[in-house]
Amino acid sequence: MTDSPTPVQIFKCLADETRIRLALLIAREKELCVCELTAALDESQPKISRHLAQLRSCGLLADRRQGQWVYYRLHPDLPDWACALLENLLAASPPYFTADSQRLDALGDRPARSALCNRSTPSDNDLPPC
Amino acid sequence: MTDSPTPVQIFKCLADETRIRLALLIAREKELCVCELTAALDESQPKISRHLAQLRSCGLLADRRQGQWVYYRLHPDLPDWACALLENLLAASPPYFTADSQRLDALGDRPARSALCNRSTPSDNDLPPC
DNA sequence: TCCGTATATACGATATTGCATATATATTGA
DNA sequence: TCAATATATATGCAATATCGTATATACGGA
Repeated sequence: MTDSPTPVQIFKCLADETRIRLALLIAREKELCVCELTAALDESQPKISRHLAQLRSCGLLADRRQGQWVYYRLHPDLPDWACALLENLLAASPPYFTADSQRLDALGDRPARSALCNRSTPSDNDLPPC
Repeated sequence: MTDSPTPVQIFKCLADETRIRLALLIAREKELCVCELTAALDESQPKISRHLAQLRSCGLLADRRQGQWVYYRLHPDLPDWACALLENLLAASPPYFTADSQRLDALGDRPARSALCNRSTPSDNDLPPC
């Protein structure tokens, strides 16, 4: 998967509620590690990991390992229309997104990440979307 | 399916190239009948009909019968984010869309439709998207 | 090197999806 | 009422997707 993902690939990836929830949380937070996502969605770790792998292999997400943790972010080469799609969906704020966000915000002792994406509050977010 | 379609439903519908092709052509043309779509996509009639039924039952398309023909259009209650999605995808103009459009434009003697959507050329389109 | 935490993958079961072919229904005109 | 055209649905099969559980791998610290 070196090329930019096709519309069908993107839609297949998002045709599952778990993966939509992951993508929306990551779109809002810019970068999250697997354990944060597992807690926010309140699902089993293998299930989260499997869906993340799918989002990564279709080109929607990129990952990086920092020490013990693996952080996922939107893929930098995501096509414009796909970025816009996630933005619009975030704005529409489907029900599960609210619940997931609250669980995420309630987490204590989240692992620190590199300076680039470190920020005090989850909503303190002034970077461009992708 | 009386409620507005959920994101998962929309994405499942669009997670198939045939259905993307149908949705994009209809988004551009506002209204097309099954025989026009069958010719434009160059696929079997049952295949087109089945996918149209799926798009309709998820709330993405609406249909009306006019005489012998059944016309499909974007569902008037489609959520804003879904309309924007189709607009953006149209703008990105994936490869198959160009070919389908050309086959459609090359069709002779297309059935006339009601005044609302009748127009001289396919690109003569100044109505709001949804 | 051993342990604990974090993450990824393998496996088998079940469910869903897409297709081709055949057939049914609806409308129009003779 | 019959034939022709347009559209929809049924059936059986192959392919794919999802899940839970179990297990493997990677990293950091003692």
